[in-house]
Amino acid sequence: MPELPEVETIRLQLKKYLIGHRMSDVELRYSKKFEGNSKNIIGGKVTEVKRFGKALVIDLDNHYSMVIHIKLTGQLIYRGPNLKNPNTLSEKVKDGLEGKHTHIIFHLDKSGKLYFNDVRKFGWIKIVKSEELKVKSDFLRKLGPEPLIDEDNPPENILTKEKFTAVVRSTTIPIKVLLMDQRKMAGIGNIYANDALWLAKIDPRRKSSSLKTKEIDNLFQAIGCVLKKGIEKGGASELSFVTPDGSEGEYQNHTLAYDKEGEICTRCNKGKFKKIKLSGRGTYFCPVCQK
DNA sequence: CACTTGACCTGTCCGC
DNA sequence: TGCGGACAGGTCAAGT
Repeated sequence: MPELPEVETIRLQLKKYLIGHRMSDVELRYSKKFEGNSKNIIGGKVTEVKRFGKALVIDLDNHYSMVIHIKLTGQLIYRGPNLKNPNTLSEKVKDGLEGKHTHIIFHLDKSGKLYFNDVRKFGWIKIVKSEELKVKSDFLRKLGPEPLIDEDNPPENILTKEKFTAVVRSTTIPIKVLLMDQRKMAGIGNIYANDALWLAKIDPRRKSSSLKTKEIDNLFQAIGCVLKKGIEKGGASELSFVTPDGSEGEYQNHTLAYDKEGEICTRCNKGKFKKIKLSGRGTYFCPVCQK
C-alpha cells in the first residue's frame, strides 16, 4: 500500500497545505513510535516537505525536521484554512479524525491541524536536527537510490539504468525480492513490484543475476512506468491509504497483476494469474507470459 | 554473506 | 451468530 506513489501523493498535498503553517502544539496520545523531543518543533514554521523512498521529511525553519514513515496503515490528514474544497473524509479513516487510532495531533497556527492515525501502530515519527537527518535516521542512511527523477535528491542518488543493471547482476535473490529491498533501491513495495514484473514479462521467482540485458532494460522501464502511473492515479487505496485531504487514490482499480489471483491475464488471454509466496509476501503473476 | 522467518499490531474475512 | 485462525504488507532483528 503506501509505497513511493502513495507517499509522493501525500507529499504533494502536504506541501500545499502545510508550508507556511507554524507548529503551535504537539498532542501525543500514543508515543511509543514517536522519537525525539516534541518541544523542538513547536514554534517552527514548515518550509518544505520532502520524500525519500517511502519516508517523508517535513522541514521547519528552526533547524529541526520530522521524519515520518507511515508503514502499512498510517494516515496523515490535514484540516485547516488551506483546504479549499469541502472537507471530504474517506470511510477508511476508521473512527473519524479523533478516534482511537489517532495517535498524534499536530496543532498548527490559523486553526490548522495535522492528524496522524495508524490502526496497526507500525508507523513512526522522529524529530531530528535538519542537518543530522542522514546521521540520525538509520532508515534514511541505508536507503538506496531513487527510481524517479526528483527534486529532493541530488543526481548521484538517482537510480540510473547503469546502477540498476549493476544491482540486478550482483545477487542471486529472486528479482521481486530485490526490487523491494529498500537498501538496493528506494520506494518499491509489493503492489508495484508485482506490476512492474508483469509489465516486463518477467517471472518474479527468477534469480536476479539470470536476467538478460534486454530483460533488465525492460524491467527498468517498467518500474518507471508503474510508479508514474501510481502517482498519476493518486496512489492505491487498497487497505487504508488516504490522502491528506481525506480522499482516496485510484490505482487499486488499475493494477496490472497485484491481487488478480484466478483472473485471466489481459495480455496473453491464456494464463490465469497465480498467487504464491515469495519471501513471505503475496506474489501474483501470469504463468504463461511471465518467463 | 545469502536467504528465510518472526515480531511488531489490529481489522477483516473465511470456514466450521 | 460466534470463534479461531489465516492474512494483509514495511522494516528490522534474529535464525538457519
